[in-house]
Amino acid sequence: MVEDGSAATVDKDRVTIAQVADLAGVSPTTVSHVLSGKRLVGAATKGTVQEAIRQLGYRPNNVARSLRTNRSRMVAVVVPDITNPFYAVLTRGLADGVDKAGYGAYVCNTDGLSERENTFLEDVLDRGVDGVVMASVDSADRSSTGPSAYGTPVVCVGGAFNHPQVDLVAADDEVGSHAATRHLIQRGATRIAMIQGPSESGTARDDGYRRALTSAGRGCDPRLMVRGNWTRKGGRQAMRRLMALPTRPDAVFCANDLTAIGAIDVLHELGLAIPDDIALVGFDDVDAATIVSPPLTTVRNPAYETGETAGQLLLSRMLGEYTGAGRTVILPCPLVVRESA
Amino acid sequence: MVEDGSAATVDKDRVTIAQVADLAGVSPTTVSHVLSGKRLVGAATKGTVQEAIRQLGYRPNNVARSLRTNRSRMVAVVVPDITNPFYAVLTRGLADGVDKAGYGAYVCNTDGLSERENTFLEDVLDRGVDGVVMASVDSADRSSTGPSAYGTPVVCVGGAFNHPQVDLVAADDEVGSHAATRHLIQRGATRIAMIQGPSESGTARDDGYRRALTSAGRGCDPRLMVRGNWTRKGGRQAMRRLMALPTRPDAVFCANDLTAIGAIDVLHELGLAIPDDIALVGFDDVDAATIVSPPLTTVRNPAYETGETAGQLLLSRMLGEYTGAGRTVILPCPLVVRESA
DNA sequence: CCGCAAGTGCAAATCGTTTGGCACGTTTCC
DNA sequence: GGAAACGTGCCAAACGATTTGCACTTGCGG
Repeated sequence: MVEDGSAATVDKDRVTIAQVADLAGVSPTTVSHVLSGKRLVGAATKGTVQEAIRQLGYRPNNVARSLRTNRSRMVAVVVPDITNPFYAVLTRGLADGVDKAGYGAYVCNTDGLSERENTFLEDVLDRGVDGVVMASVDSADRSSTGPSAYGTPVVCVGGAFNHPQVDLVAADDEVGSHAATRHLIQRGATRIAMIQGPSESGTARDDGYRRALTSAGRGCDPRLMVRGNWTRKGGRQAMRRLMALPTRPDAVFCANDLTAIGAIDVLHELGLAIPDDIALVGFDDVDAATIVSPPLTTVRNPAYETGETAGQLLLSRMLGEYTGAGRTVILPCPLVVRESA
Repeated sequence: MVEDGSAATVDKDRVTIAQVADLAGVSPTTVSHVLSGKRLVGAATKGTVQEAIRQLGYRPNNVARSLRTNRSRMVAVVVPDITNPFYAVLTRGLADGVDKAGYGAYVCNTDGLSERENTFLEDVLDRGVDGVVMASVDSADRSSTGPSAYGTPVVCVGGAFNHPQVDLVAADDEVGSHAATRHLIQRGATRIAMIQGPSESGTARDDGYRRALTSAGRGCDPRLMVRGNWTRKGGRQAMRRLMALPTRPDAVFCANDLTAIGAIDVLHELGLAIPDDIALVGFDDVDAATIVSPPLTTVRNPAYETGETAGQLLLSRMLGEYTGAGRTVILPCPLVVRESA
């Protein structure tokens, strides 16, 4: 199996369908048909053609194919930053989800800049991708810039995309936060604080926290709600403010894990025990949640599944199985209990 | 600026160069020339054409362009798993590196399976990418399967790729390990152990450790070298073996950070102080290195720069600026001193 | 006044596929 | 025996750009 294939392959020129046709003594049409199976081909001819293909090591040129068929079997995923584990995992889920159907993934990092976002969107449409998943939406009403222009399906992750035809997949932050807070309540915490995200975003997590408190018959003390900014440092600052209160909380729900890790930092500084003095719950279940000590109880943000179902929604549209109004799928966020609460 | 562009764009059909030519009253050739600037075009005609382009919202079809020019302005990066922070960062570096030149990145996850590796390699070549970076090589001699077949440039990351024309970029593990070990020596450690990787790989890190020891006039005790498997759990097991020794080491160099984190786990269990009882150095400088306590002294593995220079090597070949034998660039791995040593 | 070069535009070939329509031969069925 | 149906193959027209070669003006020097 070493003889012909590699040696015969010249470095520069790919073999075309015409050459195969010549060698097999048939027309390119016929070769195409044995390849695609779209039309009957006699057993004998089919054999000859396949032999010719094997012998020449023919591989169809996908660019030409895309031009003709107007489908590239590529999807684009535009994310703020592939370096962020959440988006990396999401991308992996998407890639796995569409891989079975023979689709590949093209990634774009926007750094959250809506300008780059638009640039990339245009770029990938020009490149002829069959679908795009936008995980980098700044909620700007994009209905004007034509999201699914050219009829390319778009599914949006997390944010809202104001367009009748785009699907949306998001995590159920509200329910997850509710579960986290309720868990703290059931553990016997009496003063449960929350370190929120910045004011523009993440209100669903706030809502879950509030609902858990009120449905347990407790009010929610505004002094126990302070803002972070999703970062570890922000978590530290917020936690310090909380600990400076006349009466300290005995549990803190943090809007994400990084924030919680910041909170852990100051608890360690202060020599307080987790969860005995203060219990802690995070959100996202990043890798670091198991590395920190004590291991962080948190809410799992289903990044992989998000990417995977985004892929499925996309596929159903790309294959023409579904052509309707935008669908919305909400994924559950299970609480994962470790040692911090 | 809301009037024409979006409203005129029908959802299904893109506008072609021919339509622009019609509207401007010129030939497609001329439109192409004003776009590419490859030939002089009279100022007046140029104006008319540009106006027509603007008015129709024309965007060139990249697939057609690729077919004709045989360049797609896409590179592929094939990695074991984009979920692994190292490869995520590497990918980001690559994407940033080629972005300036208008190239985009297509990613493939092989899970380290050389079968998938080959499948993807063929797939991306069929897709007509202009270059590929392989970060997932199992050292198998691939010269037979034609790495840079079809004349597509390939650059390889980390592993070795036995082909005269492929470039290689790798981190200087040996020097990094040497620096790490020397740092432990200078701190006054007398019995310095190492938790290695599994036997098949990573010998450069072992070498650096050994060289530091011998060049400091010390022998290296084989009992102080135990094997892990790159994981946290493996690190724990290896560390336990080390601590069961009749005379314990007073410092441990771990072949990667995860291993070091495992080592930290058992030190905490044993109630030993880091670095006072035992000093610890890792390798890679993953995010978790700053999260663990105490913050881990480690050797930075320059993932981003690796991807970026891989991109540059690729670019120089894709643009035809370089066409020669395979180049090799080795990137330094600086020691980053934190608190664990 | 001829010739040559530079400036400007277009027609047509090309890239490598897919696919609708036609043609021909063979059955099958009234 | 003729019509309808099918099986099998090829021709040629797309797909949407780029690029080669040619044609026609001008301007200018000799």
